[in-house]
Amino acid sequence: MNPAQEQHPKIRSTAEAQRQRIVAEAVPVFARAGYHATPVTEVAEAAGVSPAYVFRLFPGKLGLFVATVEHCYESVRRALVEGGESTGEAAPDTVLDAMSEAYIQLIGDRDLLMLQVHAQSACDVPEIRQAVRRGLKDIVTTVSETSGADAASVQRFFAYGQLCHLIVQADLSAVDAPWAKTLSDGIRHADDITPKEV
Amino acid sequence: MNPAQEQHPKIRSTAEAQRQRIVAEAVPVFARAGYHATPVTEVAEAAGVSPAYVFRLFPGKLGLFVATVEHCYESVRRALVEGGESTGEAAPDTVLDAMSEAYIQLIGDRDLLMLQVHAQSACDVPEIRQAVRRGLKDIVTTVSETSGADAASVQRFFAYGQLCHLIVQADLSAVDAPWAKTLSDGIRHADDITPKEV
DNA sequence: ACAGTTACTGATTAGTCAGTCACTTAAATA
DNA sequence: TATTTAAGTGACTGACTAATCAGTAACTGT
Repeated sequence: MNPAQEQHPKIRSTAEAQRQRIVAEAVPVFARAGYHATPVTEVAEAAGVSPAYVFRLFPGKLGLFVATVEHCYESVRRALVEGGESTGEAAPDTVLDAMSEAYIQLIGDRDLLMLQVHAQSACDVPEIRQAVRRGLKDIVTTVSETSGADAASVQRFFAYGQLCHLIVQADLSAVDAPWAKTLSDGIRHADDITPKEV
Repeated sequence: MNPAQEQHPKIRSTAEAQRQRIVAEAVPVFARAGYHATPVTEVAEAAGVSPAYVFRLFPGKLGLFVATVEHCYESVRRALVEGGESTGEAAPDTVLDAMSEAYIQLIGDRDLLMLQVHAQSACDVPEIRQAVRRGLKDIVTTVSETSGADAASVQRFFAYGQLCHLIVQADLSAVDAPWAKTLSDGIRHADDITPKEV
């Protein structure tokens, strides 16, 4: 039921344009509480359309979530490429460092990090697991090729990336204690304006 | 109506004993799909009691989950201590390596790893976030003190620990591709009997 | 002008699940 | 034995939510 729709860009909003818009709006919504804890209604509301229409545009909540996750991975990938290319033709480890820095910058708007985390933890749903694998595959490949670093360095890159996820999830920036500093040292981003919690 | 009882069906246990038993039974149940996607009924069924009784023993589903998460962190902590102490009085990095090995062993029964993951991703619920922080605090402290390693090494330990989580979540052992090997190299556990998926 | 297509919604349904309550049964104690 | 206390459950409810459908409004080509 999806014949050719890309010709000249129409002024009126097409179904495809709405799909993309809704997916973009869905990122922060799903990023808050994840797949299972986020009703489609919330996404619809954020996008300013009726829930019924979301179900018409996507094959169920699952389809919507998968599309959102794919969008998220693609955004992350682009951010990494940009960060890496900003160094020009440098040594592999230098490029990798620049990519790390780019990833740390993403902590700024937590959404992309959190959505990945939620996608990962919903991996018991086969479609989501496959989306996660596809996204990981793209990012691992991109990082490897763009940086030219060896496997061990790439692995280290992802290990510390996952550590970022933990720090964001538990909001360790808000914890003022030695153990929290141990985990987030060097990763902590500049915007530590968050009030202190216990 | 619940045949899953022990030898003497007459004897009753105390509420406290049941609480502990139910928490232990809850670990693998919550480990499958996480907090939001797991109905209390499933836990009750696994423990061989009625859902109503679970609600009587715990302050709501949230209380049950928090108790389960705490139990999980304590198990992990003990496993790490055991692994670390098996080296006797060795150099910090040696102890840390032994702990890493102990953690990798935990991949064997995925449950403890997955429950941590689900707890982390449910951190938008304040009570869960605080439980995660308490658990992390204990483990970071234990690892630091038991190994005597410096902060950077401890941070690295947790970074690769989080990488383990990703590997287990997406079940990368079942993926036979270069990018998957890059991520799981050296972490892959011996039991790679899982059939290959795409 | 009109017919046909496409965007979009209100109303509804069927199912799930957290939590409660009145109740039964078993042990402890007097 | 009688009374009290604690373990444990069936049967409900009220709230929520994924998904559907019949329909209306807006745009398009002819």
